[in-house]
Amino acid sequence: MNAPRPRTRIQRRNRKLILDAALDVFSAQGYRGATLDQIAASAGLSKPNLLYYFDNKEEIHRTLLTDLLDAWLAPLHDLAPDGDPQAEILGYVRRKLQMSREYPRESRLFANEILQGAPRIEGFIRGDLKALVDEKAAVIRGWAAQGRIADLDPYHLIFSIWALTQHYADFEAQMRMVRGEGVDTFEGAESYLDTLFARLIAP
Amino acid sequence: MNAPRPRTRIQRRNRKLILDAALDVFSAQGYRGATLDQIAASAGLSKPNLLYYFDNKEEIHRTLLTDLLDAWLAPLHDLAPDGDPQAEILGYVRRKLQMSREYPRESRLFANEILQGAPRIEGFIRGDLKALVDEKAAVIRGWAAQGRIADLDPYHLIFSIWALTQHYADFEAQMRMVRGEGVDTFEGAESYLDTLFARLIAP
DNA sequence: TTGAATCTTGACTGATTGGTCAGGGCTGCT
DNA sequence: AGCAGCCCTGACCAATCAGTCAAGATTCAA
Repeated sequence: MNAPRPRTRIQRRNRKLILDAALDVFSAQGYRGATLDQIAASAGLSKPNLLYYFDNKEEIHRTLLTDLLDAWLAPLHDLAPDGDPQAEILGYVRRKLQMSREYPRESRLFANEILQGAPRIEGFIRGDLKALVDEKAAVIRGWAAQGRIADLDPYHLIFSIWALTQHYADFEAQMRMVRGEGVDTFEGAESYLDTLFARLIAP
Repeated sequence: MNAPRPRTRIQRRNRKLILDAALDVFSAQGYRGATLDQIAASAGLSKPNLLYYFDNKEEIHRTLLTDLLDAWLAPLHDLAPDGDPQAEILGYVRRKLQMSREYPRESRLFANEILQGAPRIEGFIRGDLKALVDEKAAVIRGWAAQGRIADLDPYHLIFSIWALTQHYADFEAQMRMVRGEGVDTFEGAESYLDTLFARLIAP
């Protein structure tokens, strides 16, 4: 649907360098806070060279977001209606927490976008994301109706999973400063969230 | 400790106008995304007039943050060591959720700051906030040791309260878009969080 | 080796931004 | 009314920013 994928290995290498540097800068400074000079310096390229590979600042940002959104749906997509409700929900929590641990910059990029009112991903949220959430909310409601899990509002349940798992990435700076420098902020997070959700959804 | 409070009623009125407009703009766009022209237009004043009341952009931002930080500590400060553990913790959750409902812009201003690595409030977090959290974590640990609540890591417990309550303010745009325009995003939140934390901390 | 395509850059531009300043207008006290 | 001090503004400046361009350097296939 977009421009054809890059052909030469120089293009592949440099586009990767640029996107990685841009992810650093955008996730830490927000869209308007980031500058092309920062991104170029961080990528080890000149600014005009940046603009040889991407038409403009927004295209870099859009590329990052688009790549991210696919990955964003995956964990919830994997929640299987015919699986064991407890295992499915706890599995979803673990996959989301895993994403926060492995891709904290992507999480912060997303958080920045939502904080600003989600101007660039409104279509995604109202479209694909809403459809998937509605679908899985119905699944969860079904489990509750069958008495296989506690009777909880499925939307609040899903939002609470997002809140808790993404918090470990998005507010990492705060957690690190409160806990002290030496502490791994993810230490104990998985077993804590396991306990929390196991107790919450137990019928 | 700062410049003496404004004297005339014109000063009081215009400083209030500016800070209110600035809170709108900073919380929605972040520090670098906000412009003095936007703030001035939103406040109904000229840009030079803005700078008659505040020395520069950063002073406006710092004033907002400083005012906010006092209010930020209050709910946790009210958690009483000699109260009933369940009532105290659920009360803290309710006070935090109430703050998200009443002051969503302040919550987003704070979230923006943390996302950027908390450069301007590092002192507050490492100082007053850390001290208060350490103090209350000890209280919670004591309750757990006495078997009055479940044996949970108190830091994860506190962070999960922050995550869940602030999520309703910070990610409101996403929730609104997923739920559909008509829905009040706070609908059902209090009883859901009541249930969640009651089940979590039950001994 | 050679030449065409690809890659890279210094020097630039126009727009936006935070901030200044000199002077004029307004307010409230006597 | 008159005036001192507070309030307000248009016009301006220097810095920063996204983006352009012409020309040189590099790569790679033949």
